[in-house]
Amino acid sequence: MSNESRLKNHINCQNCGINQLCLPYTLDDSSMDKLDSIIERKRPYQRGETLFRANDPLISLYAVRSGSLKSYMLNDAGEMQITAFHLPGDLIGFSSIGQEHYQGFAEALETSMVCEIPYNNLELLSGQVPSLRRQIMRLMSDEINADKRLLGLVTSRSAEARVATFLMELSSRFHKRGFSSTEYRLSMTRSEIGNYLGLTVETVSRLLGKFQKEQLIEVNGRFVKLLDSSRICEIAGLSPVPCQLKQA
Amino acid sequence: MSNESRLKNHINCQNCGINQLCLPYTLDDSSMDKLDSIIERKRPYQRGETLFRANDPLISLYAVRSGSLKSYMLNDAGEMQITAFHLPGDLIGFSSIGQEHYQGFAEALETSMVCEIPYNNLELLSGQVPSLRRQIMRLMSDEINADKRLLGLVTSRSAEARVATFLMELSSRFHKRGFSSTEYRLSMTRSEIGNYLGLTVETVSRLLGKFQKEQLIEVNGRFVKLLDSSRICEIAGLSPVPCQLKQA
DNA sequence: CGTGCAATTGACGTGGCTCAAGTGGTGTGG
DNA sequence: CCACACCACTTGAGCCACGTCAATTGCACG
Repeated sequence: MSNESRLKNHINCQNCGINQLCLPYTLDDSSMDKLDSIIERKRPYQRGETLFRANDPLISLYAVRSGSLKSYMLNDAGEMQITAFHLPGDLIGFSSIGQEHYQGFAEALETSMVCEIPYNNLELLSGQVPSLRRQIMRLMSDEINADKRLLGLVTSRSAEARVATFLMELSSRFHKRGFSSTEYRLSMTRSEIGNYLGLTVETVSRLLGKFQKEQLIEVNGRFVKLLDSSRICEIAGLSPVPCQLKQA
Repeated sequence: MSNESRLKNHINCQNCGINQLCLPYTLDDSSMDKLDSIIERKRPYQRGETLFRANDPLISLYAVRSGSLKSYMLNDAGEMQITAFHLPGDLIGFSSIGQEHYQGFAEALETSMVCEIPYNNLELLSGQVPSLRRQIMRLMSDEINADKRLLGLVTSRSAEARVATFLMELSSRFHKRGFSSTEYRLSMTRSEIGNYLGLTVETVSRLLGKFQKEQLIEVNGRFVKLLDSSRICEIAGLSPVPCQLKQA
């Protein structure tokens, strides 16, 4: 079955370009086949479509294959709080495992492909494949870590530092995925960036404008080009280029 | 060995009052004994002592037995960012599993007893005991969840709402542990509360004063008594008493 | 009884929010 | 193919919640 599918050039973990960022990392061929066999890959999701909604029963975790998505929660007042932007290789749904129901929403920011991983099957498989179990723990740990760093960012840094950090974080994440670290397209709106960083649209817009005026970046709508990463790192409060962003 | 220790009234998971909040939850007797056998329980930590520091190699996770601790990280500018206050039953160190080095610091806020759980042993044991594996995942998931909720709090709620939420969160956590939910002692300073919530000491102090003047609470140094929980929930932006704080 | 940190309180300044108006790009229907 | 509607985004003006700075008090510990 796995040979068959590989011969047919089917999508699978073995031939997935970002498998070393994802669940299959460190798995041997036979374990990867087992994992493959429980994963479902469906039609793409279009911008605005949700993978799941808060309080839906937890069925699957999702791994991003292409495109990008946002995770968010609604507070008691019904306001959205974006908690993450997901790029290829990212896993979605860890925050819901403890409760058996999804704790928030996941929504495509653009046309995106995801791998659906039925949680019960993954749970069983992780009991048989120690390296899979360890990788799940690593990924969850990294997410905890990233959340805590983000927390530090929004509680104590200026708007300017937050936006600069955001730009560098994206840069670093694109780089890890084999894309340019200096030129990329934002799949999220200014308003979504602001929501994520605890700022208003206006502030985000003004700061991007300011960075452009200072020749640190070039912005054209959703397209961003970093001209002076070193300076941006400084503003972000990070050690200068190559500024080590410690995160998942 | 386990019978022996239980007969001798040694400290162990079986007789631990908060084991249902902790790792042993759902473990059968024999599994709990296995867990017990890898756990080390040492002398108490005094206020200001650290369990571990950032970049130390990851040796153990810690479970709080009594007392309380804070977790924090230092950003590149060397400023402290408190990411959690830990009460009995809480596990400490999940954010470091992915990196094999501790990602931050854990420090006692008062004289505290902790159970030290060597990570390599726990990892192995979790491969043999499915219910332990699941409980670890649940606890990690709950931590992710709590972090994301905290993020929502600091990015979008007023100082007043943050302090009110903090008071209710503590109330709920004390209640779960069998303590009074309306009267408790803060083991952290105003400054630590402010750091955690993204506020200054002065703001925290003023708001506690304001709540007192409005007869919502009674504050006396570190002692707090909630007089009108319902109103505090409202200010926190939560549905009124018993206000369901969704968190770990 | 003195030293030092925690907490309170007041006066003042400001970074980022609010409100408002205007621009630009994109998809849609006539 | 154009006109219109709808957003996303930008830009400006004004304001206010919270931070900053400073002085004082309270309290724990040696």
